[in-house]
Amino acid sequence: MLIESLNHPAPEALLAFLRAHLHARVTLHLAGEVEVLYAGRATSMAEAGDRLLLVKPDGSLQVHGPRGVKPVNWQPRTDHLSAELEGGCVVLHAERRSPAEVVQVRVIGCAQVTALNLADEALFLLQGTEAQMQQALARAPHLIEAGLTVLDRELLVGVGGIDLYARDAQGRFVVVELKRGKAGHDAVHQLGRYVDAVRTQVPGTVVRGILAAPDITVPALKAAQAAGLEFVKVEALPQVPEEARQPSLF
Amino acid sequence: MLIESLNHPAPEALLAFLRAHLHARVTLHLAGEVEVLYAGRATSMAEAGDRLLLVKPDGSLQVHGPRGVKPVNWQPRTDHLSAELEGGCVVLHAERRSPAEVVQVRVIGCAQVTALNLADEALFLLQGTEAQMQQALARAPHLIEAGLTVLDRELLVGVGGIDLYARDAQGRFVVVELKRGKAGHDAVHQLGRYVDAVRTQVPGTVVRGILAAPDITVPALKAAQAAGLEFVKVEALPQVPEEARQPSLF
DNA sequence: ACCTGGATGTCGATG
DNA sequence: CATCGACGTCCAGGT
Repeated sequence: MLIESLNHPAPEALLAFLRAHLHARVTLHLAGEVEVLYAGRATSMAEAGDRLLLVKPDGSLQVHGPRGVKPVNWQPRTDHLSAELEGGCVVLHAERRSPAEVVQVRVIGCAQVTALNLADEALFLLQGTEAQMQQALARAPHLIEAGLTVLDRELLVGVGGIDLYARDAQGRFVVVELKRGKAGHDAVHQLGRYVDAVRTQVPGTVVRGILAAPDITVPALKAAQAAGLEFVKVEALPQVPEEARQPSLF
Repeated sequence: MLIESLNHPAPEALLAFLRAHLHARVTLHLAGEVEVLYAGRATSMAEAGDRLLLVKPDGSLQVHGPRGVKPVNWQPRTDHLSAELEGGCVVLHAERRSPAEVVQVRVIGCAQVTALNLADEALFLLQGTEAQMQQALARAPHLIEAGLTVLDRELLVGVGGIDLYARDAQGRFVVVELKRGKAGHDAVHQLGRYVDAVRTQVPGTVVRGILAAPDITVPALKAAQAAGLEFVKVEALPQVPEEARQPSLF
């Protein structure tokens, strides 16, 4: 997994290292003093400072400072990636089109550079996504309301899709908007938009709107009530039945 | 800047290394085979695989795979961070409250671990933010429309704030919503919401709504026209005057 | 290529 | 602490 690593390489050695590994399906890690220029949707300039640079096989690049999960500068997946010597410093160019953007990393000094082989992605399971919530509620719509019958999922109406389209016990149409976390008033407006769209497409019918989420902000709840929309509390993570909780599994 | 680095340390050596540096205002970088569990707003499990682990002085942690800017697993800023030996493997625990979340990283094998001192953040300048756009347009509202007078910025109305509140040449009130990038129909609805709020608060007056952005999606433009709202194209990055473009600067 | 919406979004500001 | 909105959001998926 560890392919090669250099401590305090001279610019020429660093350039050779980068040239050797940049396009070799390899992940690069570089710690050093670095200056970053970015131009694209916006423009940024980061003065020289100690940073941590990461370059992945897909050409994505990120420059990390001492704080936070977010990089100081980044480039999501480049169409072109190259390293040159400019004025005695190694400079990395990372470009992409659409949107047209450039990130330029000037390496003033390199403390350590490492080439790694990160193997193909191992199995990754995520639970609690909105898609899973939608599937679970489509199978058990009574968790939203007794007597609910799901007609459709991801029903396209105008532009954008209705999470769940259903009919209630009285035969009225119901538009359900799901949120995996606390719903804000943006969710209320999204729901209102879908309800309006359905009312427009099917004139003369009663259409209910239900916002289903584990929680809702106070202003959002007020907005929902004002707009004649309903909020129903549902759990994001499906409850494990009591009999299935075998202590032996832990 | 480079404090210490180990290649292929045994679990005990790795544990000692982590214990020595974890709470020392130091940035840690670890490459190795790793298994990650996450539980919090959602739940995830990543089987053992070659990954790159980053731990920053603020307690933030991220585990990177071979693709993309986004980590496979992460934790934004922990309240508690610790390393233990469990079953012959070093295990990192990263917890935070609010939201209550845990990330657990089991290090099956470590190829390289490095402790770095990332100095305090250097100067960072970002241009082209919405805030800067707002400031520029507040000073030069004619870029939106001739005869416009800005009354207020970030005017609070109900929920959320109006980017620019103005009066046009005919004395009508104008609500301006800014977007630094291409505006979608969410921007249209946000503007519509603000316009409605103003009309409610000041009944009987004519209120115009202008969406000012460098671009707009086709559906958003249609939605704006249908809602009686206007779109005005403005540049996100302030245009540099011709006389200021000195080739010598490049 | 454009557009939409989700996300463990993250992050900072503000009441 | 809750809420809200920007972000170079990133990213996958659909048309």
